[in-house]
Amino acid sequence: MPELPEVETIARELRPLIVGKTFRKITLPWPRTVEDGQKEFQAALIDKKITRIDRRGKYLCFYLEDELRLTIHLRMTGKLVFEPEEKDKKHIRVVFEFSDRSVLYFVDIRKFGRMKLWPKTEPLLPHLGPDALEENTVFRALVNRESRRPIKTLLLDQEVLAGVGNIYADEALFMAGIHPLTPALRVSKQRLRKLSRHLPEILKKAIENNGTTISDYRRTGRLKGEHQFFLNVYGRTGEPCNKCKTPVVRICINNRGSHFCPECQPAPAGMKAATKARRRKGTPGV
DNA sequence: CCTTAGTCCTGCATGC
DNA sequence: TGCATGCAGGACTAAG
Repeated sequence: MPELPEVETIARELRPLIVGKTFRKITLPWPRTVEDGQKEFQAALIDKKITRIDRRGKYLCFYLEDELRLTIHLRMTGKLVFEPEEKDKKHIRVVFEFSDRSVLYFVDIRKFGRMKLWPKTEPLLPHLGPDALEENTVFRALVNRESRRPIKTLLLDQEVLAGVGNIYADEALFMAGIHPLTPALRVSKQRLRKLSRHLPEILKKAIENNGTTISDYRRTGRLKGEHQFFLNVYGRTGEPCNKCKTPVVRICINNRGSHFCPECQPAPAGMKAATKARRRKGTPGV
């Protein structure tokens, strides 16, 4: 699923391909992809030129003429491609045709992806926290937050930090040696500092590797990312920890799979029973 | 303040 | 082979 590194990869690849192009025609095979009305969406975009492409958190931001902006969230299975594969064709949700007759397709198997227009009077993505790409930003976002919520829940909260999803939250907590269920206010300053160093480092490394392809994520040229070969815990349930060989454990936090090494990321005191319960609930049969 | 469960979705793995 | 079940999860919402 596209998180910050995957969306950044796509933004970088898309930029030289479509900045400067003008929308000629837009068709919506599945109109609910756009949060605005179908007619308004089409009318607003036609004949507008793309002046800039950016990313904020997990959102792609297209800046257009007349200070109009278009955000695209790929959610789990969304991708933007010029040459859809045969099996993609029944999942095409939006078709952008440009004035030079080139065509960009939004393909999204699970229909969770969303697009939204932002008129110039509206602040862009107001509920989004700062990008998790700098150590000091991450530290400031997490420290002095007197929350008893699990640290992993905070990392996934886009209002606290933008761009972190399930994969990189698990990976960063592993590198920092923090159990994902540790209440945020019980994580020491030293550990928070360590987490704040590792999280941006992991995200940047993943960008260098063009993102992580577990199943559906594809780059704009349909290529896979390569960061999946560098994961320490995500998706490695039962496999030996890369540091200590203890089998990686999977529990459920916020109805989401959480992977960690019980040896390198010890549970805080009084949390063993809760971990066991979540484990049963999260992975029946494993 | 917080957590939990439900919603949206389809492909795929599993079990009988 | 085929059919049913349940799981994956980002963001949002409602209920407790």
